[in-house]
Amino acid sequence: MKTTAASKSSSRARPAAPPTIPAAGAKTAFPETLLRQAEGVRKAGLACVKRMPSYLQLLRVLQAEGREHVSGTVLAGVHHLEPVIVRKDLAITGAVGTPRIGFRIPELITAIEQFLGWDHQTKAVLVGVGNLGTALLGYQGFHDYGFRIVGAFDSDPNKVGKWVHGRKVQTIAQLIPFVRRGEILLGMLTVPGPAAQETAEVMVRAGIKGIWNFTATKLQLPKKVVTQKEDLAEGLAVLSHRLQKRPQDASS
Amino acid sequence: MKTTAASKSSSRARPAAPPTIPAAGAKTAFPETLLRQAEGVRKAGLACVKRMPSYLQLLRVLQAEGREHVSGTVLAGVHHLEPVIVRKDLAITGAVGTPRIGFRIPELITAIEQFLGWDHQTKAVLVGVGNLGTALLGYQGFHDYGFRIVGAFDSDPNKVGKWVHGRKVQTIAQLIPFVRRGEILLGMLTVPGPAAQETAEVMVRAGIKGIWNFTATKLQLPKKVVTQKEDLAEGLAVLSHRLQKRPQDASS
DNA sequence: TAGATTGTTAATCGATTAACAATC
DNA sequence: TAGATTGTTAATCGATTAACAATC
Repeated sequence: MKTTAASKSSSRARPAAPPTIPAAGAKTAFPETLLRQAEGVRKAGLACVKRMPSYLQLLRVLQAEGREHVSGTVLAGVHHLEPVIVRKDLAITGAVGTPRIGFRIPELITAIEQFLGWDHQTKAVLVGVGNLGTALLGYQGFHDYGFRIVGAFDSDPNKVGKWVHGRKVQTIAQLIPFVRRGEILLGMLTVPGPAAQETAEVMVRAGIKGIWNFTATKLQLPKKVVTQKEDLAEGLAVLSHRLQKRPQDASS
Repeated sequence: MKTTAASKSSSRARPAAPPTIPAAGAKTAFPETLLRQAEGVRKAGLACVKRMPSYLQLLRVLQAEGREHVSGTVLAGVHHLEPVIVRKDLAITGAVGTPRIGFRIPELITAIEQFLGWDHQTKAVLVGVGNLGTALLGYQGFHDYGFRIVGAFDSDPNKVGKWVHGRKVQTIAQLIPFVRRGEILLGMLTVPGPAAQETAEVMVRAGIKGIWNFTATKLQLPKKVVTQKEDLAEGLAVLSHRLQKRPQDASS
């Protein structure tokens, strides 16, 4: 994606605050629009996307405390980040701040939520009601992200029919009609390793567009399906390796 | 860490296979040793460390199948990585391969285990026996990494004394003597957010050197304590964001 | 030998950091 | 106004990719 030349065309123009018409004194012929986002030039890196939820979490706490504004500097301090990182991250969401004052918290929350697609409820199914699946079904934190597990499935007849954290466990055969009827896009895969590939294929056939893969298996799926692997071993490896050589930086 | 000049001093010398004496025809005066690792020049990046467990997992499967050698190319293919990435990663562990043949699997496993500090059992305590804590106590996969949760702790009197996946839940007061007696270095933090900081401080006072932090709280601890944060929101953010724009690359 | 593979250097790409003008 | 903060460009740093000699 070669956007270098294009991105520099509007060199030092600063758009006005979001609800007003952009500054007329912009130095280029670049088609200005109301939303900074509409320029669509900045690209969100993976690291940036991963930081967004932590901003969101803190912003909600501040909002609950009745604060109206927050500066990027404050956000940075709490998270032990460089202020310029926060400024760049927030710029990507399209949020616009005010010098000396910072960002209005409600607008900033909305901007991040829209950026992540967390502005509307996301329904998901969970397949594999073992230890981990059960824990995820009981995890309250998903609520904050507009994420809701609406169905639980397992191949074990002993588990089918049982209620786990408010969901009745269904058979894998019931997965396809359930997903289609509910227009569910996301699936969490928490089956034992050997069953992972096969189960993921069923999920895709049902119409699942994104799989959150909690197994150690590398899935082979059509490219159009987005998969995200969650692997505890990665974190443990980093921890072990850092513990082994020298405990110096602390990035909890 | 400026090692650029130094690292290039031994330009194109290739050490011989590990059990033999290094090639006498090395082109520089660099002090050759039996172990490539002893040069200590290459630096392990975070991305590299995170990939190690997946190599290890696959190597164990291959070993169980009775295979003796594996090429970096094969490892790369399975994990959808570029072969050169695998070669560089393996080089960092000090493993030495043979052209046309690849790496001997037992030696490679040992090299990676030593690199990660997974060659000996690591004992850990878990504090916070909620949904997630319970799931982690029941997770069988840690065994493969030489990782063993030897104690479970909770502040809730209703939980104390109960047995969860083979461990009797103890009070927080019992944590300090338990950790000191067992010389335990690692702790898993799975308490509710508001209790995280306080609990972590108790763990540090007990002598814990590394904390695997499963809470959403950014911990403020002495620099000598290594912390590793495990945050589901990060993965969900990446998945949501990718799902929102365009489902193209699949990196399960 | 021929060709697959290792191990290394140089080039590219992406993310972070430094520096600074614009702004309120 | 003075000074903190925003938003941007340029420089640096780290990781990936390309290219290739050495090797079995």
